[in-house]
Amino acid sequence: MARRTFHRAPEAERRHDLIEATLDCIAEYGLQGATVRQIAIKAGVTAGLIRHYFQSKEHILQEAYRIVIARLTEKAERVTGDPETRLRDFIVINLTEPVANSRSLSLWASFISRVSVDPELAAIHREGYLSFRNALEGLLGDFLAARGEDASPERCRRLAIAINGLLDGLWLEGCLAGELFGESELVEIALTSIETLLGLRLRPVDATGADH
Amino acid sequence: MARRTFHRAPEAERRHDLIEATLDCIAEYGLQGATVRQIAIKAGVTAGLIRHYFQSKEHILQEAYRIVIARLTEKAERVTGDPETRLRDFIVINLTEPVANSRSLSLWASFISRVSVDPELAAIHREGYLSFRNALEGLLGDFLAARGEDASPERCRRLAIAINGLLDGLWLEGCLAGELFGESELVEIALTSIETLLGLRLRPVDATGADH
DNA sequence: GAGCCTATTATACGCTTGAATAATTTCTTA
DNA sequence: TAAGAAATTATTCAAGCGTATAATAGGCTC
Repeated sequence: MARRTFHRAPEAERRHDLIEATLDCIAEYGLQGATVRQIAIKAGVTAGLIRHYFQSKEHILQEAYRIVIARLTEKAERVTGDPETRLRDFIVINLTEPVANSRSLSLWASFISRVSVDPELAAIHREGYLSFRNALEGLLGDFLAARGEDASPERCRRLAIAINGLLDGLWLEGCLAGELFGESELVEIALTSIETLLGLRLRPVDATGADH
Repeated sequence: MARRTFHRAPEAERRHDLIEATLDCIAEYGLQGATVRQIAIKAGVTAGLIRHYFQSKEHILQEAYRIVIARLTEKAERVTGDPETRLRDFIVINLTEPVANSRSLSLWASFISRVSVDPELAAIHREGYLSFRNALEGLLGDFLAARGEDASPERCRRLAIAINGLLDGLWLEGCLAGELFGESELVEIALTSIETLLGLRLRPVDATGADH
């Protein structure tokens, strides 16, 4: 009875592949469909290997959630340039691919639904949320200061909460029913709404592509 | 071997109890914890009875989702009074108990995570979402018209999308981390943000309680 | 190219799952 | 109060679950 052939992968690579397979399963079949066996099939290995790399199924899910949060936030937190550019890019990034798509939402919702059940997931979530909102608060403070407007912590906090909510909500709408909106309708709505909330206009986007 | 005694309940009541038990299970243990047996225990019956009332587990979940959406939207859609009161109440209702709490979020997220897996759930979701946004669009139109402002469909649509997003996002923040905010901080932020977006002030709330 | 380490496969175990069916008990109605 | 309908319980089943352990083979080192 011929055993299947295989190749030994470096630990980091194999762990990465297993987590990726986990995310694929969740996105495709939901958390219930992310069984050890299904994940193994997706990753092209046998089920036992998962236990060789992860202490339990809980652990691979926690690792997977960390990756999901990182992907949802890392791009937006790496914006560069002057305060206005950084703020605008932050907004746009959060409402366009690859952050905004139905797969992201499926993954996010799957884990969020377990936040109240698994304290470890709750901790991972809280950390990601606060870091995201702090990043936004920083961007707002810099932008307001650069424009010579009131940038008191009080005001920045309230604006960050509101704008964070707005972005979250629009992200949600776009992910859940993107086809109900025009090409970049949500981005435009977000930009003009945030301009209104800040009481300031952003420069029109540079359409020459010079900043890419 | 004495069988357990039982009482025959009217169909509507029994179905209601079973769905309620289902929601309890989901909120408490997540979708994975909502097994036929666990639901039966919660409802104080045996597992077989569930299949007597619901064709399959999928079906009871779909019914349960309908109830969840109804509870999230029915209160807000029943606001009465003049346009301004209706709009304000709509905002407040969506950001306070019982619409905004961690149980609601757990339930909502659990089902949302399956929307991309189960087409029937997707249909239920879309219907609820559109009806909610249309209700908001109507309220905005009435309010703007009453104030003699531009209430064109174009403008109402964009405002409804933005404000719907804002409400969704703040609801989410409040449900997920209510303790990070002051007593009615989110409601206040929502009200002032929406005032800013509309370019209009709402009357200060009647604190005499006369409208209760 | 022989030998060893361990990543990987293979197999097995005990439980839980959703579902199907059979056996009973409740309650209505005549 | 007897009978019948059907709501409910009890039991069973096959499939799938996470986990544990034993067997194997890939690939490095010497």
